[in-house]
Amino acid sequence: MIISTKGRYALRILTELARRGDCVPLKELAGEQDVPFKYAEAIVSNLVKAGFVESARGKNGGYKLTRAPEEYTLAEVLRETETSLAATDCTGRKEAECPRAATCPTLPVWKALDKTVYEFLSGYTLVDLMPKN
Amino acid sequence: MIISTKGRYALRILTELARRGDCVPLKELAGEQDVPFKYAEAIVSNLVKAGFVESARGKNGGYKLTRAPEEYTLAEVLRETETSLAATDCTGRKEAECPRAATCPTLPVWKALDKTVYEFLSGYTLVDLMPKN
DNA sequence: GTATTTCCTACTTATTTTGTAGGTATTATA
DNA sequence: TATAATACCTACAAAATAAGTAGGAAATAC
Repeated sequence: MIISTKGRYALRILTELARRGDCVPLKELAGEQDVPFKYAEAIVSNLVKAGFVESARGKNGGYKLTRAPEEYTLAEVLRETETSLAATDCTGRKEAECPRAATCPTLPVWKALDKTVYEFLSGYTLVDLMPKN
Repeated sequence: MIISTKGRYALRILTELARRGDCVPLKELAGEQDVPFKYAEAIVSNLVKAGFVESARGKNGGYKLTRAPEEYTLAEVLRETETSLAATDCTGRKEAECPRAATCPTLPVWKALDKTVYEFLSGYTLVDLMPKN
């Protein structure tokens, strides 16, 4: 599985923020989008660190996007929120470890696959995920 | 991770069979390709069931390909050996379960991604994985 | 009849994903 | 200034999946 709930929840939360526009507390975001609140906290924390959203603390606080919705590609968001977008360990977490890497005839295929996926995901933005009516 | 060791080991074993041509006992295949023997047994069992290799039991037994190496696409092999090739649970194991499916704006994106990946993997065969010298 | 091999079922371990618990710091507002 | 609502932080726990093992039964060449 390339794309886990973590990344998909992140997209849901961002999409909801795009729909609402103003500052929204996490409680509402998580509720609206069926994301477990405590899990959502961890996810949004990443989004803040990555600069995708900004937060306001205290009463009336919440989150809002830092850019226009069409400026968030899925590739960019998922790269930050997923543990790894790589199709194999060979090009992901264990890339450095494999003793076969230098001569492996399959490695170039995985690299090309990763590139294909990344380019595919770069072709969509949050706008493409917003309900149309 | 779309492609786990299970699928990659399967490809290694098939590639080795392609290289050797004749009937090869698993002990040699697994040894040559650094695949744990007992794990290899489980994997080859799938390959037999899928019709990719045929087996001969008893002394001097082993496995051999049922077709020419260029007739095995990676897509085909990985579809049989991986638990799921889908990029998300939404289009894989839990496809039927999701209550959002009917209206989910993201689902078509995952479907298109799966298609992209599948077509990519259909563009390679065992021959592309064989060492050139 | 013996050595070698595939085949079969069940179990175990390691890793990753998914989520929870419990609290601290900050801020608007009454 | 007290209160309620909120973000932020660290650590833990549960569930699911991937990866690998164990032990033997059945077949076959020699």
